[in-house]
Amino acid sequence: MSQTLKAVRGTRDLLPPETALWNRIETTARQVFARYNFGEIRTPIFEDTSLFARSVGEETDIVSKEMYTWEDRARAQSEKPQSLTLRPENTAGVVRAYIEHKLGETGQLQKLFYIGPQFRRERPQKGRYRQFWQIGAEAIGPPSAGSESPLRDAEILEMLATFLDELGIAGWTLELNSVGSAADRARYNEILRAALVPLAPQMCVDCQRRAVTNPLRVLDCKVPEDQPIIETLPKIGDSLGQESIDHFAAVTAALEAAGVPYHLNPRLVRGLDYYTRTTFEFTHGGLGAQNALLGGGRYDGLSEAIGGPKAPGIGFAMGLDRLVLALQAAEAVRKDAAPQIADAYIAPLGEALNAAALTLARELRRADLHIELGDGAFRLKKSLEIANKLARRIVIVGEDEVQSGNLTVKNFLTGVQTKVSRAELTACLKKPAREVPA
RNA sequence: GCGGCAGUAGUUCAGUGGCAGAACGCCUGACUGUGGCUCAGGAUGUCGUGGGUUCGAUCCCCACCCGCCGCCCCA
Repeated sequence: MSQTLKAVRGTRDLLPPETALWNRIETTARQVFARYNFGEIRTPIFEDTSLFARSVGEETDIVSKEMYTWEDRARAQSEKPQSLTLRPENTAGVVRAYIEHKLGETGQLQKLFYIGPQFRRERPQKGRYRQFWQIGAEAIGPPSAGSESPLRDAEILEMLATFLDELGIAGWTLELNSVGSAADRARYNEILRAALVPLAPQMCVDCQRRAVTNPLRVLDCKVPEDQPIIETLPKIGDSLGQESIDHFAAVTAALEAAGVPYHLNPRLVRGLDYYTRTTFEFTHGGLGAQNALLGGGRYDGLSEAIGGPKAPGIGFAMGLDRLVLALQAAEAVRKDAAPQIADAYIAPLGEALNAAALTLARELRRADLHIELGDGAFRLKKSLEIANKLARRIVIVGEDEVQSGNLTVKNFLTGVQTKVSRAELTACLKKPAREVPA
């Protein structure tokens, strides 16, 4: 095994039949998003490193230790070397494209979705890979286009609830919070830091460190002994300015009116620096430690942070790998797990009839039938054994059939065998195998 | 990045310091143009990789690789 090449750590091959499930999820996303009038965007898989440093945040774990970054060397006098990075998420790329193509000049709210691989150098685990797939969407635009409206937040959350329901993922929970404006957050950070000064020495070593470096992270601590202390800490909700409070109240009111259940989680703080005001996660049991199916939030200052115009927005990213796991855990997908069954298996009897069999297969496939083509070198017995596994019917192409123009068709479900003229063959194969004798 | 558990046939897994195993799947035949059920037979493989201990290692020891669980973080 040492000499054979393997997929590198944290990456994997997706094979049938599982890929059918991936396709179903992507198709459902495209259908649901289309109803909300989102259009697809595809951005490059690598970007200038500084894009992520300035958006996601220099001090976040993602940027400080998880990115695949390399120095792209100059290949000509006219080129300059440049630090490039495989994208660890897609929001930064979308906003960069929004700025670069001056989409704000349209005056319209831009509603964009993407599907693609992302890269983070984390320790692999179930539901956590170094190349992983995200489906995400962003609603971004100038304030005059309504990009700051709480209705946009509620609409996106409602869309996500609809998507998960239509996909058949039962038992999701929407965790919702507001982290306030950038100013609210800075104020809260100082309040928290001050409150932690007398408390931190009683907490776990990680919290003692966080209390100094990043007080917000203390709220994420999972050590049981620390929980009572965390309960006593000031809540971010108490540090929000009136504008943020009103905005969040409008989001929750719209969700309640629409009947989208949510769970307020004042301790939900997300690990990307660009989030402001509304933040959320949809979680699912049965995913182990990686229980977040998707996450997102508002990023009202992101465009300006990377040199663009004022362009508030809100978006999310779903972990496609985790949606697959959640669906499999729900066992809602036995159908997709079954191998594909063709409408018919064509069995030429003898290699001399291979060409005739291909001709017939071409005709039937152009009539939109799913056809498995056998091989004249197989004995009929072997053809039947294979056909029984792969197809609903077998069409035998032997000397007799070619001369008479009547093909032998056998229905594996009923076991009935008949002769069918070439003219009637397509119609015959399109009939459900269960309902007719042959 | 830290702590822990595992790696044996295509798959799921037994097993032992002395010839490498089961089930399912696969192949051949009984049956020259008739499958499923049955019966008879067959092949599964560098026992993750490299080193060490030993007369002898798939087994014991070390390192590495990879996966999984927890932490961290996140989707």
